Amino acid sequence: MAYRISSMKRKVTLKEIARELDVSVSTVSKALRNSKEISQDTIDKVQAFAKLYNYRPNNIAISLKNRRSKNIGVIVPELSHMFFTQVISGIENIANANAYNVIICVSNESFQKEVINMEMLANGSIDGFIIAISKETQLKRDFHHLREVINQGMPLVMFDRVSEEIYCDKVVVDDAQAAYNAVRYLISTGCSRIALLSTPDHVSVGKLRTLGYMNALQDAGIEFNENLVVKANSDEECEEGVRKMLKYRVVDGIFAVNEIFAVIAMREAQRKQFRIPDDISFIGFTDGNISKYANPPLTTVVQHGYDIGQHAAMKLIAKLEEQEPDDHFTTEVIKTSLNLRESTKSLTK
Amino acid sequence: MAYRISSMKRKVTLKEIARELDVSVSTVSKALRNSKEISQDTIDKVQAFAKLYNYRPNNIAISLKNRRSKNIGVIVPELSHMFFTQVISGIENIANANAYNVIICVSNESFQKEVINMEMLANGSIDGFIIAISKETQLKRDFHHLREVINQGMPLVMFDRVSEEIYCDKVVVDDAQAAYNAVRYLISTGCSRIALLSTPDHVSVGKLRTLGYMNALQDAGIEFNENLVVKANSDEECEEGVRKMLKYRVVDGIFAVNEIFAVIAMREAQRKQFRIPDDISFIGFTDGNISKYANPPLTTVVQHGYDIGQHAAMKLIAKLEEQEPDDHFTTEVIKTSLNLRESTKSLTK
DNA sequence: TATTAACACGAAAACGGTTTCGTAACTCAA
DNA sequence: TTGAGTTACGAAACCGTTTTCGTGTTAATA
Repeated sequence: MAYRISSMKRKVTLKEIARELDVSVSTVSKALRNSKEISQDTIDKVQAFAKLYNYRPNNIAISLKNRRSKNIGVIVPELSHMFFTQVISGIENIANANAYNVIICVSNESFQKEVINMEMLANGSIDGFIIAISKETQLKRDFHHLREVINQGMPLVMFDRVSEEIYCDKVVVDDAQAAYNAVRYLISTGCSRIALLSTPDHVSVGKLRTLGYMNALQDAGIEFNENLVVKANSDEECEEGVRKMLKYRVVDGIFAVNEIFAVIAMREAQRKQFRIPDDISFIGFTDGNISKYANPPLTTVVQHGYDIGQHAAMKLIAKLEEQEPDDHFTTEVIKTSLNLRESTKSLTK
Repeated sequence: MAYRISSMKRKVTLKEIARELDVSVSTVSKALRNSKEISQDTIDKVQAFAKLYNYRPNNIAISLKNRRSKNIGVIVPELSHMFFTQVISGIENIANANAYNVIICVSNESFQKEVINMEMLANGSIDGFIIAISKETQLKRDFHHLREVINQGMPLVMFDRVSEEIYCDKVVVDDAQAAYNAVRYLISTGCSRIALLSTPDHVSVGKLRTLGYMNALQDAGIEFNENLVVKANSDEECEEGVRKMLKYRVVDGIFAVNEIFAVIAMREAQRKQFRIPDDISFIGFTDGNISKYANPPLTTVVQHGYDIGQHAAMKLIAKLEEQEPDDHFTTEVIKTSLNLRESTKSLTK
């Protein structure tokens, strides 16, 4: 297809415009930026030519010159969780409004991939990081890669899964408080035998949500019963745990630390002919599609991922644009709320 | 915190290493790459120093020099669909294996954002595109941004939502065939009054899946009944349409062009006390979490997003690495399969 | 008419690398 | 002793920009 090849307008550079118009590269550059150093005649000529040939400055060259890329790197453990995609949307919103581009990388919950991704991005491709660390990283407690980029003077904002060991800006939800509120809500609708579906303790959010659960019980004068706690590593463990619990224990409310465990439990309850919410009420963490389209639709703790993303991006950009680096870091706590749907009863007057 | 600042090792460059070791920049560069032009002594000295100061070459500089970034740009309409995140995983898999980095951008189903994102990335940040165009772009049929990057000599691979107007490599699922198979399956399990839940016709995949539905009916000798078709733009329209249909028509099978419409329909059926799958069977397109965690779990058409991503990445990288650009483009059709779950009956012998 | 200021532009350095080419110093054989 | 061939390195160009500074030309002023 010689036609296509010959019709190809290869990307035009300043140098080519300069040669074609018989002026210097500097003149072209200035003319394009409407410098008052350049005569109106020349400006018009250059801009017309640039437009004709669809000139676009090369981002890479500009990044090199300015020593900043106007890119923000985002690293998330996975994309399949609605929460993370909401955070990404929030980040994009603020970033784009400030002329920043967002580069997303996925660690896949792997420490190794997290390190690789960070190293790849840290060498000039981005100006700062927004990251939620992987489960594996939380388990290993190895944060050298985070320390390294911070030491290089690159701003970093952590969200959701954070570490107190790292000194940087953070945006989190108050997991303990959110869980507390959810369980209190169950209690206020008349539940008293409330089960907890959780993950192993090394996942920071699992631990905190468990804490909130226990506090809520205590404040309501309900005794903690460890037979009503299921800790699961997988869907299957969760299903099995719930099955046994429903068989041997009386339960009238279930609080799950994520939406998947919640719908698994609902399914199990429905198999056993429990009515939802009349016999058992359910609340899950994370307001995603799974909850929204569950039957009945699941009441959830909404973490406002979009807001979290916005705040994280605002913090990062503030750090990026400040003149003299300051070493003052803050942790922002985003309030959660309950999205009441049909898996819970109404408040009893 | 003067301590932290003073402990900051700013990024070290070749020039600084050269100055420190009193050799030239070229020598340092060569030494780091084990050039045989350089004596072993010098190599050792330089590499030791580089390691000590944790030298990492600046990607931006290398990109500028090589005129290639080793980055692949991926543009998807949204991240909240499992299908797209699966595709992204597949792309990442192949890309990383070939030392390419993946930059993800989200068009949010907006033509405008799609154009902006493409222009942003096209100016040096990436070497090639993998894209599924937005609904709005499909509606407007305005593909100038795609044509532009192609004309600039940048390889582009389209997937899922493609356009015949654009001449490039493509990876698609055979939507019509997949729908055909799904509906034939419903028929083979004894369904004969099968409803279709679809989207407006301008969405290419909606049209094709509708076609497959009609062909399946025809081949089975079942007359097409337009009263059994619901075309919806939103969840609400879908719910309303299904409600009416179940009220006035006899239906024993429902095929939906996405998983959300399918679970909405299931919920509606359950409200009306239909048993699933005994009274009505359901199949949805897209094998995501919503289907997996529905109750009952939904039988779906699985599009093998991971495979699609892998193939798209392979095609793109092949184009990127070939010596002389060839203008031969292919369209690859990835086979779908059915993930049989509890929303459908078993095959009748 | 001589001096100065404004104007319009180009040369060159810089960002951080890679690579080509030139060359000083040394080794070795004739 | 001379010529050729190695060895080990540096200078410079280059990728595509931006920006500082210098300068020739013209216009305005004394």
